[in-house]
Amino acid sequence: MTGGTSAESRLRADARRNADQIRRAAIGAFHGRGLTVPLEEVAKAAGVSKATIFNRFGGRIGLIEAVIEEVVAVELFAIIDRARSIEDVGERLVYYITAVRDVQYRQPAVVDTMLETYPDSPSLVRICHAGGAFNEELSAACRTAGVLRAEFKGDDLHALLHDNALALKHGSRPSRADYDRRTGFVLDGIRSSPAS
Amino acid sequence: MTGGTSAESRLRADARRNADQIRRAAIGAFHGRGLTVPLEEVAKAAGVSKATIFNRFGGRIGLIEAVIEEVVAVELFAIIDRARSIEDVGERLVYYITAVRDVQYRQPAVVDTMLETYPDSPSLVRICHAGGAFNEELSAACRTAGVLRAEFKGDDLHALLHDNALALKHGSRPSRADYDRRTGFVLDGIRSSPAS
DNA sequence: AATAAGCTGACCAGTCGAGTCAAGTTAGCG
DNA sequence: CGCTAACTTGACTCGACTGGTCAGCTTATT
Repeated sequence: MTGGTSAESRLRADARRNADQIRRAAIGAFHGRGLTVPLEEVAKAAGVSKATIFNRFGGRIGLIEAVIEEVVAVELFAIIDRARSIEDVGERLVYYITAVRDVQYRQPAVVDTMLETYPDSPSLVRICHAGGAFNEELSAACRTAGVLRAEFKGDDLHALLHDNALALKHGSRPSRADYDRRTGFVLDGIRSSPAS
Repeated sequence: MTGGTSAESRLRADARRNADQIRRAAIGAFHGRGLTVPLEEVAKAAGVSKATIFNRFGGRIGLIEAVIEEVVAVELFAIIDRARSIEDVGERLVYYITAVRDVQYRQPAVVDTMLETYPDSPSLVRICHAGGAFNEELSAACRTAGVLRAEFKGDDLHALLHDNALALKHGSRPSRADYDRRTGFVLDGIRSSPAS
């Protein structure tokens, strides 16, 4: 195993170079335009033809698998870890919702991930599953601590983030200022006096 | 004008019958599946061929113009009128948001209307314009009365309803109970203690 | 220079629904 | 009744997309 004769190193030099360029281009394209960007465009950015992507990665799913870590997994798991480390439950909730909404705004790929656009990608499903689990965990903790209203169901947190993903995916993105202000409303509510 | 020799009555008997059936089918289909329902389906429900819809109404836009009143305009304007008649500004806001979210849930056609799916339809644009104007009016009144936080911008109310339309359009519709509960959260906020 | 790995342009495939038209059918009038 | 203009329609084109494939050419490697 010292020589590292993995599938990767069996490739001819030019093939490996192309694979690298494709990966890099995919990361850029996924970041900028989401996981649904036409493969043609990724190929163009990588300076190869679409067919080469199929040769190297077998298609979109394979390509996603190859780069999803850098594109969304790292950032998403960092948010979850960071949230877990926050003692105060209220603060934890605020941080989590704020951070997730922030990354949703900045990275279309995160939106596609959360919408489960490609259920055939194991990595993607794994990430969704992990996110969903944390949603449950967090809302349970919040309810127990009295930070959330009693009626708040576990699904509600997920629905909140999911609906925002849909709005970002299919709507026109608001200015950053508007978006952040609305994040505040989601957290604090729009009524100045939260009667009853 | 007594004879009523409108474009309608110049039609041959069978053509008028078909036009009626198409109108009725369109109302049903628009109600159930939104304004984007394939014309083929409307035709089938009306017992005619798609081409007949083009003969009678010139296409989707013409068909929408012909039935939009019954499908969404009446209900939407009724909500606005009803809201205007409510003295208490706070109640007015609650009623309006609740009623709009309710009709969005029940009628996909309202969602399509609010999303301006067909900007070439004058009637549709008119309805949107009226809705937008009332949104402005209402949120201004609420802010003045202190019912809404000072930072709440006129656009925010519109965005709130618009995003919900997107979620209903592209997502899976939640159970009625979940949906109504969340309507409550939108109004009251998710934090039990609305600290700053 | 032999050879197999690799690359690519051009192509097919499948989806979806709008819109059109030649040809057949029928209402309505004389 | 029978003629004609109005009407209907099945079958078609069109177009926009994107995923996926392959024969044939190019090039790394020994």
